[in-house]
Amino acid sequence: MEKLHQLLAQRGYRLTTARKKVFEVLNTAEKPIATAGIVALSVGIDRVSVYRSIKLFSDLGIIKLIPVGWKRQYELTSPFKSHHHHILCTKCKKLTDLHSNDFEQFVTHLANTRQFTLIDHTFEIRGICKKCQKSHD
Amino acid sequence: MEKLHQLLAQRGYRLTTARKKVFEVLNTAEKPIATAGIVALSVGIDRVSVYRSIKLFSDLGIIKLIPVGWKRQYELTSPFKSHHHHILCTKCKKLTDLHSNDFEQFVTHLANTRQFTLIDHTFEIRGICKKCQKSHD
DNA sequence: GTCCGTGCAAAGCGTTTGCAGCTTA
DNA sequence: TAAGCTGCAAACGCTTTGCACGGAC
Repeated sequence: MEKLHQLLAQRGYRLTTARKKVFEVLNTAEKPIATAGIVALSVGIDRVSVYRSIKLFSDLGIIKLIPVGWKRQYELTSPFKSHHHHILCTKCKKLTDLHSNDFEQFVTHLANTRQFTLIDHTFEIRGICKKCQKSHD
Repeated sequence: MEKLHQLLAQRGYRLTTARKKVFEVLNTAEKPIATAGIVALSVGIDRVSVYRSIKLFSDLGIIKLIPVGWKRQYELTSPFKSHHHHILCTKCKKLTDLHSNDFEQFVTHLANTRQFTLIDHTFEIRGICKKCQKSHD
């Protein structure tokens, strides 16, 4: 929370009740969370202020947009959470974190060979998890 | 187009003017195209029918949703276009195709080691292309 | 005390739904 | 011919905008 205050202050933004609450919701959510979810959990804060906070955080690079299937979800980024991707089980809808240095290096390699300066990337796997493979539904 | 007819017919759907047009638009577009773009290019077809065609094609697996940045774009899939990903230059906004067997194998490997049965994956790189690195804007 | 940020209300947009008439197989 | 599909209009839900009051620094 102190880190958030710094980030906002050094860009001339204020730490307000709404922003605190939205940040807290994002920080508490262990998995990426959709806009509707953030709004629902930000009790006492107007939807409009939630939207504005999300937009600000996104502009400041505090949160990151993750396209999960056809929906937009958000998650805290580097200063708060480490970089990683996700595997989604399409049966039980569970989202699993995916950390892989090899993968990150591979992406760098791909960009390099195409003479691109890498800025960012998105990656998501969809599949069936071990547990769901066993169940016969 | 004949292939489309087959795919529709074998699932009990008809090949209509609207569907032909929407398919033609997608087939002509060399890059992924956003919903608004498909609507705009499907001259003579009502927006509603365009939306319904997109939904049907998507359900049938004829087109694929590609999250480009924060927007949703669509592109034809396997029977019509080969599987690949994209690199987006954030300066000139140009979208470049990215074919890499190594990458696909790596994804398979990632899923296997996590004991997931791979269904699908999304991947997009953002960076600065060679040309834009040189320009001093 | 000054601005910035919030909350309210309302507008805006993209997308979906209901229904009568037309088209495809 | 009969069911499916289209087009129109209207409903819908999410997101953005305008403006006056309230809170952060």
